[in-house]
Amino acid sequence: MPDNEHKITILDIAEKANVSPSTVSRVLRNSAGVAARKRAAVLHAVAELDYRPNIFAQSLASGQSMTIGVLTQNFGSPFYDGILHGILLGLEGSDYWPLFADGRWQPAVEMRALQLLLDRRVDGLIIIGGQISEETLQQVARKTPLIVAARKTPTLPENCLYVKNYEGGYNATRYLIEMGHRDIAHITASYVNPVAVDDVSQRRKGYEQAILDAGWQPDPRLIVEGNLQQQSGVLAIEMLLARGRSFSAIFAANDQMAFGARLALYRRGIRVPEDVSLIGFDDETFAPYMVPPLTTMRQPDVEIGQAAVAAILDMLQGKKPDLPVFETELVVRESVARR
Amino acid sequence: MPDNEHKITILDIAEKANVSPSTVSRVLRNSAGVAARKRAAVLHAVAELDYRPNIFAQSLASGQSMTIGVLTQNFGSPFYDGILHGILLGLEGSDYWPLFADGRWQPAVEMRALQLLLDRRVDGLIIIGGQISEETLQQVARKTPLIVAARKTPTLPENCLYVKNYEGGYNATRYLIEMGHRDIAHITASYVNPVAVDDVSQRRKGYEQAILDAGWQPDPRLIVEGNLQQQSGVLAIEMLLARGRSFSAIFAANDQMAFGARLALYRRGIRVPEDVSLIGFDDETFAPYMVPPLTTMRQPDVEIGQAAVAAILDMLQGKKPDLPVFETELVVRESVARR
DNA sequence: CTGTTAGCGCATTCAT
DNA sequence: ATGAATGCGCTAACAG
Repeated sequence: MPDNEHKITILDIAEKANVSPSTVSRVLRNSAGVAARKRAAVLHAVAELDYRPNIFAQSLASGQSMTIGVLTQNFGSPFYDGILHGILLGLEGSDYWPLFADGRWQPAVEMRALQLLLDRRVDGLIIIGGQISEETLQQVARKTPLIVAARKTPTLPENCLYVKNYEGGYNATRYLIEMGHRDIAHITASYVNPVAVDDVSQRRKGYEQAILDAGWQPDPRLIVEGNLQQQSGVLAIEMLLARGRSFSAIFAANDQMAFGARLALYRRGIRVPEDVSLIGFDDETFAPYMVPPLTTMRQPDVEIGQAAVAAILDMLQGKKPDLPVFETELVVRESVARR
Repeated sequence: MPDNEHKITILDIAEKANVSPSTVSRVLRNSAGVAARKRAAVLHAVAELDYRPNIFAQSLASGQSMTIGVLTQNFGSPFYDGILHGILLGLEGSDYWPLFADGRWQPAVEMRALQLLLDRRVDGLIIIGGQISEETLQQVARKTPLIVAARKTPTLPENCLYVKNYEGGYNATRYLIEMGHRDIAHITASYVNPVAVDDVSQRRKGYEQAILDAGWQPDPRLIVEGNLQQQSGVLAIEMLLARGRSFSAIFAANDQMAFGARLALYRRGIRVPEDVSLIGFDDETFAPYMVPPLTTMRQPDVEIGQAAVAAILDMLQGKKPDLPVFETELVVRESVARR
């Protein structure tokens, strides 16, 4: 295509189409009725000259940036990346462009990223997880359409998209029970960041309720604490075995720990799923690659991203967004056997 | 239109600091000497009023967007995400902001993404992989500082950052040889996208050369074709076994196929690494999670991203960038045993 | 060193 | 329905 040095502006095409610049602007933004003839002439000139609007001029004049800020916590983490992917999909064909920033789970970094996003005058903001105070979030929400995903924000029920972790924990446990298991161990966690800890404790509560609903009592000897890291899954198994309380299944609060558990069992010569069934949470990328492939609870990451975008776009149009609540989905693989 | 934010402009702070707007601009961009007193007054006013420059006005007036376009092919793929991560790291503290776009390995999507990035007036462009013609790339490079990463572009040697795949294949094979293996099978691929196919054929050449250098002849019966997908690794093993040519080690051109191979071996009751050693390529996220953990060749993704940014920033300053060539690194895990 | 004067390219009043 | 005029907020010549 023509890459002439001369930058062609709205004036060039106005001249070529024999109309005024404002008319050109009108047809380009579809902002007012324009005679069909002139409209055609303008569009023709636009195509002819390969005109590219200058978005800075547009933004400066209109006050809109046509961008959506996305504050994530962890580039490279499957769950968060899945949400990003959903956001990309949702934005497709919408004229808006995403601006990504990474808070890295560090409050200071996160605040700076937020500020930068705001400085870039994003028209809407999607914040995934993170630890920004609800007070700050409220301030932001007053000025800018905001969606907080993968985090429960009690004071911002209108801006919040989250996953039912309690039900996830319940269903995971319930599945094991239905497979004939009764002595079900649980690896949970508490010494992690506040957001994740809430999710994890919800999963644990679901676990306990499922046991209760089966007519049994949760046995504290079957519950061990990790820290969501793989290594803590290994230790959790050591602890469990040391306690001497037998079990035929394990529900780990996340896949990382489930993998650690699997390693520990392997070293002990305990077979999965013949001797012990194993279920994780998150459906991390590696879950299907484990031996045996891991049964786990999938969080609908992509769907969350898409819903977040849809909500933002609604808000930008003054409509009230609908905010689905997401459920986890059982992904059955070979790590669980009927007892 | 929730734009009732601070409407504080450079004029407000000029007034408050008793200087002219241009002086304010000067201290803000450090573009010319300003008397210490006035400078202090300006900075004070800026802090006092919590002034936020309007990026659009800046860009419109200066012609710079302070953004770097990043065209990737596959959000969610570990190698590409690693590069993105490196780009983020490299950009940190640089005043530039990344604009991401996803080409999804589809030429049409990719071209559109490129165009959008260009429309956004990015000051520099990093293209990761992809299939945009070198001719187009040359055109782009004439207008905008450009780095093409993870792809060899013969006609653009000054803009290209790539990984030594040949050496990677050589070293992987060499390692197996040093571990005492002699009958080494190779799973390669040819029916995939052109960029990847080049990488993969380089790996194969490295493999063959290593065999030659050991004083043996490459045996065509030991080479099978897959398509980089996991399933093709399974089939590859079936084919190999059907051929009846014995082997004690396998070098797969990527981890996906290595995993497929591992599954097939498992089903056949062939142990890894006791009966057959296995080595992959890429160090995908799941590699350490395999049983046994997979020995593989790591591509320095993060480093590539950082180098790309460094190069772009150099170019933006008129300096000639230095373009390191990247080597793969052997990651030793338990899937290879001495014979 | 510093203030004054023009734009940057477009959207959006106003008039007509 | 359409053209002329007026900024949007900032940078960069151009004088002093």
